[in-house]
Amino acid sequence: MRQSQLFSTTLREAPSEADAQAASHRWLLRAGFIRPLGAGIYSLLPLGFRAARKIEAIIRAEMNAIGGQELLMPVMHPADLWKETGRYYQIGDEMGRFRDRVGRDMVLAMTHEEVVTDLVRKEIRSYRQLPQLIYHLQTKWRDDPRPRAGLIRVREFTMKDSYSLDADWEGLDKQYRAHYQAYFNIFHRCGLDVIAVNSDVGMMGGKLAHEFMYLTPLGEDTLILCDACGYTANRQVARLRKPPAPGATGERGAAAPAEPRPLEKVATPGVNTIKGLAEFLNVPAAQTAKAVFLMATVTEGDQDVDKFVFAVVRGDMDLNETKLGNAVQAKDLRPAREEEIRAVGAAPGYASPVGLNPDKMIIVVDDLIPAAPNLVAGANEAGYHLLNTNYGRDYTAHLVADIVAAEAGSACPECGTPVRAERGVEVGNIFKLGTRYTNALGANYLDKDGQSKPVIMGSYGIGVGRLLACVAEAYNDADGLCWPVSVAPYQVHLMRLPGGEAAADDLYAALGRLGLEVLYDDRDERPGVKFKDADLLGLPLRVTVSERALKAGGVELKRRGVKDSRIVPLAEAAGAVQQEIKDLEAALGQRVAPVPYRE
RNA sequence: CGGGGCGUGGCUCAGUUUGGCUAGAGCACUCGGUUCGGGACUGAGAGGUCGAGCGUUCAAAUCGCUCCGCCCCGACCA
Repeated sequence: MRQSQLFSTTLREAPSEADAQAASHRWLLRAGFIRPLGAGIYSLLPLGFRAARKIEAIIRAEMNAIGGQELLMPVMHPADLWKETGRYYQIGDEMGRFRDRVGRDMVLAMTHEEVVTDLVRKEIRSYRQLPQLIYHLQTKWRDDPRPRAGLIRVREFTMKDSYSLDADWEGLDKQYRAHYQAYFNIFHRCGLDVIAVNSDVGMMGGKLAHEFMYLTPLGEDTLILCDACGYTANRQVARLRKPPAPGATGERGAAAPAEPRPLEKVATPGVNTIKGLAEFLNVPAAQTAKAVFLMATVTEGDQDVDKFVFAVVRGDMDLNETKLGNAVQAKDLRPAREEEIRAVGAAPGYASPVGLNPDKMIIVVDDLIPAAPNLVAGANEAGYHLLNTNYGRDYTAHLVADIVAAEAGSACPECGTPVRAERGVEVGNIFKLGTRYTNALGANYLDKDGQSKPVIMGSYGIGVGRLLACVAEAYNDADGLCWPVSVAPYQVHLMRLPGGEAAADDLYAALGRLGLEVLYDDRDERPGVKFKDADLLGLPLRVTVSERALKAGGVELKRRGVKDSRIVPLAEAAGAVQQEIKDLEAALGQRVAPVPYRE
């Protein structure tokens, strides 16, 4: 490709919209890979599109290698299908909805479980047709309330989503594990280091899920990592080994569990925080109970109702809303407003379930609470607390569940070692859906015994643009991008400088004959401009043909990001370039290796 | 959705507080000249409904109201 013909320009300054944002965003804009159209909506310019195509080719190769068959499903779906699975009602404004010309409800694809399952119920009759793996690369629309950081979080994006279809759970497990490894291969081939973490199933529903995370402070997810045993999880679902409460059975040095002591009401004027309470009464925060109030939208029968949720965790811990939401099977969860709290008889800052009417709410206590005797809790009266509240004696809950958040320093649920917390961007995920969709849509097959059974599904996604952005995030320096050869829009950046015109033209042709992908900077620009642009674009190998280089004995080869360059005789240049690219590819290939599966 | 910020040539911004000459600069772009290995210099140009609408005023980029868009923080988020 002759750069003089390239449809994009570099920017000397980053547009202000990229201020304070991700480095990947600034460089992709400046280097002319992407252009914004609206909030969270981007065009890929030729360079960006080529890089995305490279990623897609890697994805296709790895999907095909595990038996995937590519197809293509529509972006616009009749809403009826989404009504059948209920997600039409479960999902809020994030879903794009419109009507067609005759007034039929339509939706824009957020994902394709519904459509896949509809295909399955129409095509799959027999166990003999299973297992299957189908995938496509298709546009998704998710009307995210807050797009940010360039391509990292957008509203319209291309996603590879694959769907496994099996007759039994063993088959699902096999395909799930195949994806687990294939995903590592994909990311490694792109030069990106990721970790797999246990994750929440969220709106997908299902049984088990992993997310593939690129670790960066830019990430929006918090991950809990144990260096000792390798436990990894998204904070949303991270378990933790809970420390025993003071006075509880099993507390170190405690001869026997503390006996419940009588309730006692004490004045605690102006003390409405756990910290203040612990100081005021001179007890550890672990000896207190923290109350958190939320409004949950839950489905009762065929309608949604808002329920007041009274959550209780030990004072030294924080509530994990995802865990709580899952515990009460909430479609939606939001903090309760003060008037809603007062309406059930609780006093904000001084609340506990003691003495409240359990019919007005869902009381959920963390599973540590029943094992923690004599906690200080609110008296539901401003300025007063209760000493020695005991679960079971003074109040009970509708649910006892693990609802506290793991954080840095929490004990690992597997080995007890203090865990680390890191931020990460989710570049891929895999879900064991099970029969969530095939049941809802009646996608059944006949097994060997003639029994009708639902097909067992898995779904597996990778965001192409987000992956591109993460690679850009991982590979840039003060001068611009530094693409891994597998993702770079072109392998070679050939610079034609004064005195080297004829030789450069010849070399461009020769490299083309070798099948190399070359961006040929044939522009009539000053050398400084061309070098700056070359650094900005970040192609892995730069080849300079100039009077100076020719006088020095040939052409100059330089890897992006490496200071040193070397002169190669003109006659050997094409071969040397080819070898350099092979070397770069080989180095990247070293990254691809089996990764142990971790449930 | 809450809080904050911004909207002036393609890009970065000045001008808005205190209304008033013809709306400016740098970069980029076009043509010419000098340059030519790390974002040159110079001469001449082209390019703007000052986000939109309504209003106040003799007069609005500037003041008021309404709306729209974008960015940041939060809520949210396979």
